[in-house]
Amino acid sequence: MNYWLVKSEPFKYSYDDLVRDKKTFWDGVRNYQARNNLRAMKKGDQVFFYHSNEGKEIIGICEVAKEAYPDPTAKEGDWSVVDVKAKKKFKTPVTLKQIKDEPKLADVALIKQSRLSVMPIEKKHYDLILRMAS
DNA sequence: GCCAACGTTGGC
DNA sequence: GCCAACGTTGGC
Repeated sequence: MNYWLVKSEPFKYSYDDLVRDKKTFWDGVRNYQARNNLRAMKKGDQVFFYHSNEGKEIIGICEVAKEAYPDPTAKEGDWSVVDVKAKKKFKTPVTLKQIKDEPKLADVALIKQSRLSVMPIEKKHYDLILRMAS
């Protein structure tokens, strides 16, 4: 079991959209590092859903429902998507500020590589963030 | 709206 | 293969 974090701008696709759709394919990734992370996802992996720009908080969890396959929206190039399904919306979202203020989370990729849109999360960080959300 | 960070492109 | 220019992302 691995843990991940994906970013979305809520006005483009929010966690509530995912809840409404139940399931979606995570398209639009056009960055090699992010794509490679997508391809490393396994069915059942847990994925934090982060709202960038607006909100700037981890809003909930989704789960990998289908492993990487070619991005149907890519006209050219070698890109991938995965299917994710909504799992749990946090009662109290964990904000970027909280993450920054927590010394134990100083080296999560969200802070170190702010532009990366799909990133792995270590289990200890995952567990800690879960605790912060409850 | 600005700007820092960083990935990509293209000239040499 | 280096590096300057440029584009994009995302926090503030």
